Formats: sequence, structure tokens, C-alpha cells
Amino acid sequence: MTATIKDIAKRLGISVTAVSKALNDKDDISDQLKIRVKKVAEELDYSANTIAKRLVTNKSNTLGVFMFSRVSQKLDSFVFQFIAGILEEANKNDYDILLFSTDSDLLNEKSYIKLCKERRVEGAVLFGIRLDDPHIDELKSSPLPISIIDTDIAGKNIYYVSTDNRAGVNKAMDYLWRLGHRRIAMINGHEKAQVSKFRYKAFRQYLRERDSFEPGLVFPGDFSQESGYYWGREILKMEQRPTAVFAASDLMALGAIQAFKEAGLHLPYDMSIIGFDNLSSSEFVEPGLTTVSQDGIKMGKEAAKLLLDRIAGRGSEQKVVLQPELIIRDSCQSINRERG
Amino acid sequence: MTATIKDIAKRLGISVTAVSKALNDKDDISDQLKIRVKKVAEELDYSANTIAKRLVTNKSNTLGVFMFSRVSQKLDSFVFQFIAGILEEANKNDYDILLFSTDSDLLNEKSYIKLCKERRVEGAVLFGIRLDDPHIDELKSSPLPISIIDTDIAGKNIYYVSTDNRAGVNKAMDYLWRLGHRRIAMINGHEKAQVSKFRYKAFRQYLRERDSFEPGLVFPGDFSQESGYYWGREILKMEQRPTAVFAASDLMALGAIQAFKEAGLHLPYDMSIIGFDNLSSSEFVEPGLTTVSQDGIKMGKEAAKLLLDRIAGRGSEQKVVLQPELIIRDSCQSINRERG
DNA sequence: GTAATTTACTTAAACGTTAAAGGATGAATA
DNA sequence: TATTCATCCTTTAACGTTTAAGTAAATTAC
Repeated sequence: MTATIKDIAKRLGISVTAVSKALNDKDDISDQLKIRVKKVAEELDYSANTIAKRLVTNKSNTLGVFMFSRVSQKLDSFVFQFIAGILEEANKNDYDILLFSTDSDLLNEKSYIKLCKERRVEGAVLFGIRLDDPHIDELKSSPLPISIIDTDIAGKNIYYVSTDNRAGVNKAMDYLWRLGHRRIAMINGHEKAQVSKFRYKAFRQYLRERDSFEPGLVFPGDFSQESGYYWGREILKMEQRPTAVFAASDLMALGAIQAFKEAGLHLPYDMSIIGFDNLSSSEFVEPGLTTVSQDGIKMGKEAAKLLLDRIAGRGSEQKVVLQPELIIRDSCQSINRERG
Repeated sequence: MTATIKDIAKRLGISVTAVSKALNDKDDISDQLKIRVKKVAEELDYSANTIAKRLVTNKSNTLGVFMFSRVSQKLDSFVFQFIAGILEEANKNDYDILLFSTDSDLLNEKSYIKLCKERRVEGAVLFGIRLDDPHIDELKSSPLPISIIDTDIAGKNIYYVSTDNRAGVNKAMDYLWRLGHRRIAMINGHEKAQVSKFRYKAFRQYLRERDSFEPGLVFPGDFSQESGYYWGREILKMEQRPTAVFAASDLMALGAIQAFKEAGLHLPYDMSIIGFDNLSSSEFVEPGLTTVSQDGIKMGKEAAKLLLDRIAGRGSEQKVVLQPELIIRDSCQSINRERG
């Protein structure tokens, strides 16, 4: 249908190579010819065939992006920020983004590695991958450069982008600690997420160093609002309630807040709560959720940048860990302060 | 690097065609050979080259998805839901998704039509396009099937997916009306979005039919939280305040709520407010925002489905308009009811 | 027992492009 | 005047795959 380089060549009575070179502004073609070629190209509404180009140059100029469908269920998460960041960085560098959603526990389905290979993708970024993903070994030995967000996996061609979880936890805990809280509960994400482990370790260490760690105050959520709600209610049933709750995700914090409010607690006076992520909803909930902010867009950009640098042969880091920021709103209260 | 069909052929001393056919389970190849071919393919870690396949079959199996960067700034919008829906539908049908972000007012940049053509994309879905987009004429005459979400543009190959804005507005207004509100303000989205026009017309008609339309109560926002905040404050300055505000987006409703709260209004008693979209934040804000819900994922799916059906030659609709739902929460109050 | 058919492959061409190597022409050099 | 050189174009091959057409051998038909 569409005109090809051949049509242009025929029309001008010259070789296809000449046309190709003219279109690509090679310098062994006269300016005169270039002009003529481009004019005819215009007339014929010629559009270069990227597919053919990619085949012959053996370069796809494409990055794969995989979102795990499980993660996509919490739609209000960072996922979109990651994608936006990756997209911006890739498009800026003339790379295409091929987007996939995967359910990696379906072992029989094509692995994402395979999807990448078949499409001759030059690099891939993954997020939401679980520690028990059956393809992890395959990843480690991947010849393809892969950026993984939030999961640090060892491998020659594996790149890593994350937020400094330890620093994030420390900021949150420092804040709580300085407000006088000593009995602090944690609602953690599910154990198949590496960040959960990191956050838990940081949490435990922080309190142990201060002789205040109580294993009974750590609750296994799964990042979801529902799990936050559930554990919020459980916390309310305790004889000796904690004075503050650190949730490993804003979604869980939001769920817990809901539980607390339903039970008639007056927040933050009856309970301090702090989250992790800085979802937009956290700004609107009442009281405004104090939380550890991650810059999803930046993470996406860095993930793409790592890949692009590597592909271009520019030496660069293999890991990028961004610093989180504590966003102080109104969900935490000094323990000494009287109820307002 | 990677093994090709030729390597397999050489190894087995057969023709490449035989290998190709064996791999594709064609029926003029013996089962015996198929087995041998597949075994060798496995051994060589063969991976089909999609690019070559696409070139020769002249079929890209790819859909383009364009998000306008302006829209991407309100990250907490539907954009991600659209994408998730499109992706699910496309992947299910063995189609790839090529994601782009565009800033269509940069006229000098390659038009998305061009990007599509070069990649031999079989269809594209657009969202967030503005009525003043310089490429609209090009779209109308596009030979490529294009699904546009939320903007109804006439064109042989243009498909349209949206929520029934009139129905949405009517549901919201009915609700307000039945609560006794008669002086209802509207904070509209910007005029470059078609939905703004639709929503405005529906709003106006609804009130005109009841002899209650006051042009002075319609305010030109731009969908953003900030504009909602701004007009919220302006509304407060009015001598004769409306009793209810209909915001054409949840984001604006959220902004207005913020303004009202700051001014010490007691919601919903001092002011009823209703939104449009059903963002997740609307669940958390206090009072919970009553709003008209759109199903972003469904919209994305439908947009993709329309394209896929068309491509496959299956006859199908050219327009899909989904029915919105009124999500009643706590931000509206009967006008007669005493302050609680 | 010859002809027709089926089975299982092979040959050749094509998709649209780029890259390497090869001329022909005319200008500059010695 | 013969040689070198630069300029500008062409020829050929290649990328990895599929498809259409061809063919040899084995089988069936009568």
C-alpha cells in the first residue's frame, strides 16, 4: 500500500541505495539529489518502514516494560508513575516502549524473558516482581540488560532502582520517636516483596537499638487497603494498644485509618499513623497522612536511564537508590499532647 | 548472536522452509521432523525474530497508545486505567502495545499519525486529545483505525469510546435536585476538552428545563485540583452562594472541598458538592465525595476492542458509550435538613 | 502395471531497508 | 599528458522470516 523506497527510486530512475542514502542525509549524495528524493517522498506520502530498518540494522530501539498484573490491581499505586518516567526518558532517547502485563505465576505462559527475546528488545524494566517469581533464576543469567524497580537481584546484567527504604523507615521512626512514641506497631507489606523485608529490618533495628522492639507489634499485611483495615481492627482489639502505627504503604495506612475512624477513635490524638509512598489520596484523607514519599517518576526515569546508558556503552552505575522524603501532615501527634 | 532458523536448518541438513513450517506446525511436515526441529531449536536456544516475521507478513500485531503529556500531569487520573484496560485487551489478542507520550501542540514534532505509520501500527488509541489539537484534520482522514477516548471526532476510521456524559450529569443533578437544591453551581473542565462541552450542555439543559439555570453560576476550571480550589474560594466570596456545587472532575471537587474546609464550612451541611470520575482519593476525603463514576479500565478495553474487531474484519460498532454510575457518599446534604 | 494422488519436502522469491564494495566522471596534481 | 583523487552514484548482498510453486518418492486406485 504505502510507498516504499523502491517506488521513489523507480520514479526518479535511480537506485534504491541512493534513495536510502538521500533520505538519511548521507554525505556521498549530492544536495541536488537529496532535494529531489525528498520531494518525491513527500509526493508519494512515503513513510519509512521501521520494521525493515530494524531488521537490517539489527537494532530494535525498543525497551520492554513489564507490569505484573497483581500489582496492577492496586491501580492507584506508583505503577503509572513508573511508566510515565520510563516513557519520558525512553522517548527522549528515541526509544520505543513496549508495554506488557504479566502474571508470572503462570509458569506455562511465555516468560517475559522470552517475550523480550522474540521482540529483540534491547532492555527491559520490571516492577512488582515477587521474590518467589519462578523466572528469577532466568533473570539472573539474562544476557539482556534489565532494570528492576524495588527488587535487588544479583546478576551481571541486572540493574536496580529503588528508594532507600532504610532511610525512609528511619525518617518515619525518628519522627515518631521524637513525638514520644515508644510502642510502635508496624503493618508490613507481604513477604514476597523485597521492600517488605528491608522495611521490616530497618524497623526492627531502629527499635532494637532503643530497646523498644516488640515482635508482637508487627503485623503481616499485603500492601492493600483491605489488609490495613483488617490489621487496624485487630490492633484495636489489643489490650495494650500501641500509640502509633507505621504502615509500609499508604494504602494500608488508609485502611487502618478507616478502621480507627469507624471505631470512633479521634485521630491523631488517639493514635498516630504514618505511611509510606505518598499516594495522592494521602493528601485528602483526614487527618492528612504523614508519610514517606517516593518519587515514582524519578524512579522510572532512572530505571530507563540505567538501561539506555548501558546500551549506549556509556559507563554508569548498576544501582540507583533515591532518597525518600518525610511528608509531614496531620496524622501523627505528640504523645504528651492533650487531646485537642 | 541468537540462533536463527538457518542454523537449525544447517544443523539438520534441511531447508529453512522446512524449519519454518515445522516450527509453525504446518501440516505438510511430518511429525517426526517437527520433533527433531523443535529439539534442535531448544538446544540452540532459538527465539523467533518477531521483527523479521512482521516484515515478511506485513503485519505488525501492534497497537499504538498515545497519552498527551498534558494529561499525564494529573497523574492520578484515569490515564493509567485506560492503559491497563487497553493492555489487557490487546495482550489477550496477541497484540503488542507501543506506548507514546505526545505534546501535540509542538507542531514541528512528528505527528502521532507519522509515528504510527512508521511503525506500521495497525491501530491507535488516543486519549486526552484537545479540541484545538493541530493534528485533528489529519486524524479525520486517517486510513489507520483510531480509537479516541472522550472525544467524538467524525471520520471514517475514527472510533469513539466515552461515558455517557449527559446521563452522568443528569444522575448527579437529579440527586441534587431531589435533595432540594435549586441554586447549583458548576465548576467545569477547560473548554478544549469535549467532555466539558457535553457536561456543560447537559447541566444547562437540566436546569433550564426547571427554570433554574443561572449563567453566573458556571465557572471555568481546567480539571485540576488548583482550579477547583480557586473557584471554591471565589464561590465563597459570592453574596448569594449556591447551595451545591457540581464539579466536572473529582480533582476539582477535591480542590473546592479544600477551599470550603479552609474557610471553616461544615460539609456537607454548609455546602453540597458532587464530583465526576470517582478517583480513589474521593473515597478517602472527608466527607466522602459523592460522584459520577466512570469505569476507566472498561473504557480502555472497549477502545482496544473496537480497534481489534475492526482489524480482524469483524463488524462492530463505531461508538461505545458506557453508562456512568452515581456513587453516593457523604458530600451532599438535603437542603431542608438541619445541620447535624 | 500404469496413472492419479498424497506425503513430505525443496527452491526461489519476497518483505523494505542498509552497508560494503565497486564504478564512472570530472577536477586537481605532478 | 598521465596519474591521483574526490564526488556521486550503482551493484550486490544481507537481515530472518514466510509463501507460492515445484518435485520426488511413496501410496492408492482401478
